Amino acid sequence: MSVVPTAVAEPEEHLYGRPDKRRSILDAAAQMFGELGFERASVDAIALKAGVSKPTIYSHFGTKERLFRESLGESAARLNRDLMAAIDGLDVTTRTWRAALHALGESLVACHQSECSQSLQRQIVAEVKRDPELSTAISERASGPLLDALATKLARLSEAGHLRVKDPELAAKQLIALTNAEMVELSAMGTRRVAADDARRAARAGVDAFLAAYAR
Amino acid sequence: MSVVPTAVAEPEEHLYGRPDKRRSILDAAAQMFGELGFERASVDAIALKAGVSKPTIYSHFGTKERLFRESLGESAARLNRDLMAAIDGLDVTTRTWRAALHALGESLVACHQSECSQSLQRQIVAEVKRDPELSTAISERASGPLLDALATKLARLSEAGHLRVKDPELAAKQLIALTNAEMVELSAMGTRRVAADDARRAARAGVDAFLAAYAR
Amino acid sequence: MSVVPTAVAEPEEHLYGRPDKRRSILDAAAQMFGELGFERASVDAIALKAGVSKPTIYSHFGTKERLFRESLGESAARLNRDLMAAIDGLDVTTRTWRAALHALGESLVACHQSECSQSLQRQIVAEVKRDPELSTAISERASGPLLDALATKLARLSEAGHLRVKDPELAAKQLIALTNAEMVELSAMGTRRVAADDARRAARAGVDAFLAAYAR
Amino acid sequence: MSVVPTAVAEPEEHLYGRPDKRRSILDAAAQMFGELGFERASVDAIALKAGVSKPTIYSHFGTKERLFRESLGESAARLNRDLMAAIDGLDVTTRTWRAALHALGESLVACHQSECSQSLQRQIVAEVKRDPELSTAISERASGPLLDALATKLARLSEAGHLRVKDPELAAKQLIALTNAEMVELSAMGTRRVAADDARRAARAGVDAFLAAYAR
DNA sequence: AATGAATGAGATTTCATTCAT
DNA sequence: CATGAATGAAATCTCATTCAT
Repeated sequence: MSVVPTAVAEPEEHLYGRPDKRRSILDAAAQMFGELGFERASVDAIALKAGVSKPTIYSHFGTKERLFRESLGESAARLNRDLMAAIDGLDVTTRTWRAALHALGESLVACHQSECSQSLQRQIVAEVKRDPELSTAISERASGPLLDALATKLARLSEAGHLRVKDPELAAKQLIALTNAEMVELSAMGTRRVAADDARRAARAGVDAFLAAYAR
Repeated sequence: MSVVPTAVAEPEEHLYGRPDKRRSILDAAAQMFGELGFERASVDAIALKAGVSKPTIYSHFGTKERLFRESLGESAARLNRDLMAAIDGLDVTTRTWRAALHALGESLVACHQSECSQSLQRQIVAEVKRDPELSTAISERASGPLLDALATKLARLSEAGHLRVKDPELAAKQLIALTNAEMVELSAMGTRRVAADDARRAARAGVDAFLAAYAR
Repeated sequence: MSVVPTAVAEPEEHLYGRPDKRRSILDAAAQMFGELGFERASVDAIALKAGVSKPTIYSHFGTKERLFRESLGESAARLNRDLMAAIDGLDVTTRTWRAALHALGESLVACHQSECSQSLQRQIVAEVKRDPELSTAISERASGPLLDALATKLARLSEAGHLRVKDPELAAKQLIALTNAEMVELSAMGTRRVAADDARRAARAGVDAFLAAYAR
Repeated sequence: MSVVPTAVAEPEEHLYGRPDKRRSILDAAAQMFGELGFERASVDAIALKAGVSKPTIYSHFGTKERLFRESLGESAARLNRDLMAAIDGLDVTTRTWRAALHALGESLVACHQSECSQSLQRQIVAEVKRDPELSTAISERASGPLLDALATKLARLSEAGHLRVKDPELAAKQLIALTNAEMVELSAMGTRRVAADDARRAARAGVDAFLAAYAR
């Protein structure tokens, strides 16, 4: 769950031509772009942090823009993995489905509050006007699958007679919106770290509202 | 209601030193910052669009950063004015309070989708990490008052026996979250213009969910 | 006749905003481009030699390419002035027209061997493939007028019964070609300075051949 | 006669270390240098076009500069071969020597207008100031032999009583100068392709002038 | 002999900011 | 008060060249 995973130890050590320079570049880029944004993160600084030379970056990625996109893509994939794991964990068959839904809400909020997600959001919102394709790329890779999976789960709960959901995708969006409803203020727009307890409470409040609206 | 009002003709003509230069600078800044973001909007370009020279900008605002903040402040004030007008319009005393709440939802969504609001959001999210004070400044001037006013209205509705709201501020946040739940996707993160009909439908769906959760 | 004229003393001294920076930039550019060619002459070096900062160059000329073109234009104008002066000096009315033609030949060769002309030629030949417009620009400003003027003179000499010239423009081209016939080798393609005596002799040999072909 | 002959199929196949890589490198270099000049032609691009890797180029030629020189040397040799063939074809013994001289003039002009010759000229003029040895190298390999051979032929014609030539080498230079007198303008400094007819006419005009000056 | 990967040095260009008028 | 002109600093990107394999 670390934002910038240290390069995993490779089994066989190459002394030269190490293709894991790509990894260290992407890690450095994720960190710098995440902290400073596309414009203020200089390729020089990324190279320095990655421990490679500038031309190495350019030979690998061709353009600062492309490096940015690949970096975002990785972050989105990582975020998506976390989110999907959370959703997959939702057991809709047991009688404790309410507790499970609360747990899911907490997980979703935790994911959204992760540094990875926050910086991803910052970067996308900041650059989406310059490159609108970013929006589609990300929603295809992260928000889309998340919503689909969540909608499916809610449909199951509905079929099981627990919820009364006519439009599962809408309900999914509302569930996410509700769990995050308090987080913008609590985190001061992603500026402040939110205490785990507060996050949990906010998540529960959101799920409660959702249940109030949809539980049979 | 135009986002960037053209400088109105001034009644008294000065030969020079017209204090409305400040206005045209702020207008130009709002437009450029809104389109390009803080980094990519160059002071040169703002000066050109404002029809003044660069040093004039610096003598008025001292720093690009300060100009940015003032520009954001203005946008926030303008947005707040619109939002408050919408909320003030909510009549909680009549029997048609449900329709009024639906209308309010629609207004809120419309405000949030306005170019002014969208670009404000973009700018803040993009720069808030560099200057966390932005967050407080904006929430004090725009989101805060909005939430207060909305919470007050909801409390009234609760007192009047229409809703069952224990925590009005939480409910206010949830109402806003619900009305916007579908907008992120519909507008492709603010990239696409959303048809007025779609926006209205999305707003109603949000208000409906809110009522399902809170209506007595 | 100096390639890089020192900035002429201006009558009124401005202490600041001296527009003669343009002059010193152009002078430095002419020298650097002349010595090193377009690619190897760096804007840094030109700025240093001109005693200005790099951005000053860019604010004056916008682009290295444009600076190059303006520099070439000036050199061409200067060369043209010299060449025209030489041709204007040809008196076709006197009985000593042969001597005058020899003198003209010498002047033309001297002009062509001037550092200004040599470096102009180098630069144009080197860059004309990248920017074919250079060719037309220069022939319109330098070679064209020269040929016209020379052709006119030869036509006069023909009318006066001294020469038998059917196509004056062709004859003009041939006269120039003949006077320069030996110079390519003598100057080792512009690498070596040619002794004034050798240049004069070569010029006379060319004019002699011209007279052998065209004198009545 | 193609300027850049495609590498001919090699008779003996080595698994690697094929010595015809040198050929393909030289061919690619000739083309790139000819089109872009020394500076703008990157070793990367040459390696790509040659279908080899950069280090291969360096192991063969050591330096971009040396590759350039070898490339020029080859072009000069090729040009010289063509020119000498043209001159060797001049039969000074027949009574049709005038026609033969006209034909020779046409051949010379054709050679000079060949892409090979034009790009050679461009490259030398562009780089001769940086490396003056280029001048001697080329005149030894191309212009020098050409002039010698041509001078010898003219001397023969003089001995045969057809011409009155005192200084055969001077006459040779003048003949070449005269045949090319119109080509600079016609070809717009090597920018434009000249129609074969125009080239022929220009060549004849030059030879005519030569004959007017030197024919007995 | 040949190569994929890496790099130090340097290219052009832009920007926020400040003088002197 | 407003400005044209100037600049230090830094941005992205390219290139000739060299290792280690």
